[in-house]
Amino acid sequence: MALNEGLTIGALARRTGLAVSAIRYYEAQGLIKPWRNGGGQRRFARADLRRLSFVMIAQQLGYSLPEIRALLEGLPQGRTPTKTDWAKLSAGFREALNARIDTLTQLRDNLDGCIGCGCLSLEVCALYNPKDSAADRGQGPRYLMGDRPATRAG
Amino acid sequence: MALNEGLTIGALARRTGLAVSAIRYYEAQGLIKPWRNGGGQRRFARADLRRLSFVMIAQQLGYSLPEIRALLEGLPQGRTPTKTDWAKLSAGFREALNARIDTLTQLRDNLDGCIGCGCLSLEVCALYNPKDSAADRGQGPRYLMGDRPATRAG
DNA sequence: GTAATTGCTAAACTTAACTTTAGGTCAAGG
DNA sequence: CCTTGACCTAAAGTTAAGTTTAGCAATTAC
Repeated sequence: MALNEGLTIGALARRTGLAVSAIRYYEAQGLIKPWRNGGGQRRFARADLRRLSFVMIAQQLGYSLPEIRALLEGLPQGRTPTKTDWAKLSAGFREALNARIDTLTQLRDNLDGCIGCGCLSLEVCALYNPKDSAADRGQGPRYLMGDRPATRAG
Repeated sequence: MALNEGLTIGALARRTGLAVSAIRYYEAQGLIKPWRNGGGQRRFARADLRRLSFVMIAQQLGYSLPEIRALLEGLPQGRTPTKTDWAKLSAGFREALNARIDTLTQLRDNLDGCIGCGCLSLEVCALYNPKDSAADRGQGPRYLMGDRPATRAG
């Protein structure tokens, strides 16, 4: 086993915990760009471990694969990403993380508050809608939940 | 418009921000149980606003509709849920929220740490895998991410 | 050198969560 | 009364994110 020829898809799968088919799919979606060896098999850079880790985490945060692809395009194609490259990526990413954490924390606190206050409502409670433009238009739990659309497929 | 005959599906849709078709779908999945008026149209209890709010929030947390259905089955069918009913539901729910918040917070802190320490790795960094059973089996970012499986559809 | 493992492609299949369509029915306002 | 907008059902379509299958090639282990 030569030391400098990159990882096989199986090795990458074992290291990341992803299925081989998922890795091929990610390549098809443009998230990673392996090269091929003499026999036509994929070979992956060690940096791809990092890329895939990033993909998995970003997915947990609710990013779609095209979105993640766009994020990753901030990284250099040819050379191995430097510390600065990843730091840049992670910075914006930390923002998203923080936002998500804030939303969930607020949600939890509001949940506590409303159970405490006895109004029970996840919907029309004054604690949830302090500015109360109520009765105006559908305000549902959206107030609590950030602004992802309710409808998804389409 | 009679005052005591429940909400129409359109009214419910406006109040929750959901699509009418989504509400029908939720009924088909057993998440809500409207009754029918003389002409065969659905009529919804005001408590269903709360149920649907709950559904939407739980979805944001990553629960599937069958899971949510199971959660909602903790609520009484016939009578309007009391404060205690909802409190019971919300309690377990708050646990999930807290767990999620903890995971994300840890992730953020680790992200900060590794950018700071210069190892850059979202994968094999000592900060991430303090117990380091490394090279053992695929440990990827899973260590960071709680334990949701990497593969989804089946 | 040969068997077992791993990898390859293309295409079809899967699942969740809905939406859209088609062809009607019901209800509310003027 | 009659029209217009809300509702109805059933069935088919959609999207994302993969997985599975089939048939074949390259690698690795013995």
